[in-house]
Amino acid sequence: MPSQPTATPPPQLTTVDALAQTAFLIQGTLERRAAADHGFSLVQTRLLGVLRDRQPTINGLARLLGLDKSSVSGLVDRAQRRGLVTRTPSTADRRSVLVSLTPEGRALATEVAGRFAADVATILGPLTPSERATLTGLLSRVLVAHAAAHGVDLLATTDH
Amino acid sequence: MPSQPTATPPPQLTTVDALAQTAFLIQGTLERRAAADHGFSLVQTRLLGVLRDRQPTINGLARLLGLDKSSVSGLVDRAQRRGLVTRTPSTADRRSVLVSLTPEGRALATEVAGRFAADVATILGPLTPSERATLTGLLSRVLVAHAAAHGVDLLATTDH
DNA sequence: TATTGTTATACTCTATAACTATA
DNA sequence: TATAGTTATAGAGTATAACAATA
Repeated sequence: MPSQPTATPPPQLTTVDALAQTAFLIQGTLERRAAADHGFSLVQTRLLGVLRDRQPTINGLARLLGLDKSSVSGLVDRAQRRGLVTRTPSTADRRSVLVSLTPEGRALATEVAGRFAADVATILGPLTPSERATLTGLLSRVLVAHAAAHGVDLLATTDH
Repeated sequence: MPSQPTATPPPQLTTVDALAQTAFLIQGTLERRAAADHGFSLVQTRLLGVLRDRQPTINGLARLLGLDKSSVSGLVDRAQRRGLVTRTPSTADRRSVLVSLTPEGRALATEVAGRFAADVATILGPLTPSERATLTGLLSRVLVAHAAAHGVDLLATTDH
């Protein structure tokens, strides 16, 4: 188990602990940002995020979010009730529905994204621009390699 | 909103996206590891994690986990029902109870921690040892600075 | 009076299983 | 037959408010 993200880190962090604590810090920051600004949960925020550049079906969303289709159905229900997303019947396959952002949903998603980016910038304040670039480069290589290794999962960008 | 962690990353990731996707990747890895091995949720896993070197009260746990005391009460209920933790009345303050791991809870926490560390090592495989050290150093500085800035929160290591 | 923990209540989130409409 | 989506159901997880016991 990684140590708690919130406890004062020891002088020497292991790589595992540093990554785990960073994960909790960043995800917690996104969660608090979305909740404080608009009362969004982390999952609702992820939903808005994936819909920014896609109009997937319920099944497509389930794959993108790693959830069961029934979970997504309820998730979309609640977002729809708040006026954030809409369901439109698919003309290609009359069993399917396409989920997309409403203008309000898009505006709020953009706002949360901007504020979150500012939060992250603050968190990274202690690093010089050069160090931030180094960090970004290292993480990018890890992410690219991981996506390639598990690429089977989610290349479904054009989903319907 | 950060891009999805699972989608194939673009050639050039922004710093915010790299951090957000890394956070989802690492936290998702821990969640899947704990669920696959023992059916633990992420929160239950965090609970076991903080109890590895503490015997806090319910209130102390609430501060450590960032939850309401009533949430922690239920959380401990469910862990206790599974034989992972115990409640013992505090002698110092008879309103309080001290939560601690059972031997079985400790064994499972240790096992999950070990497997998670192996998962992280695999994920970081693309980096050289030197690069991993650089990454750890940069993240540690960020975490230390953040803990110092918000240190008011949770230095409650000895909690009772 | 203030604090600790529990309980009642309500909501979100999640999965499984059963169902319908369509393919 | 198989797939897309919904619904019923059950459970974890969370917070707020009210409460009993203790400080």
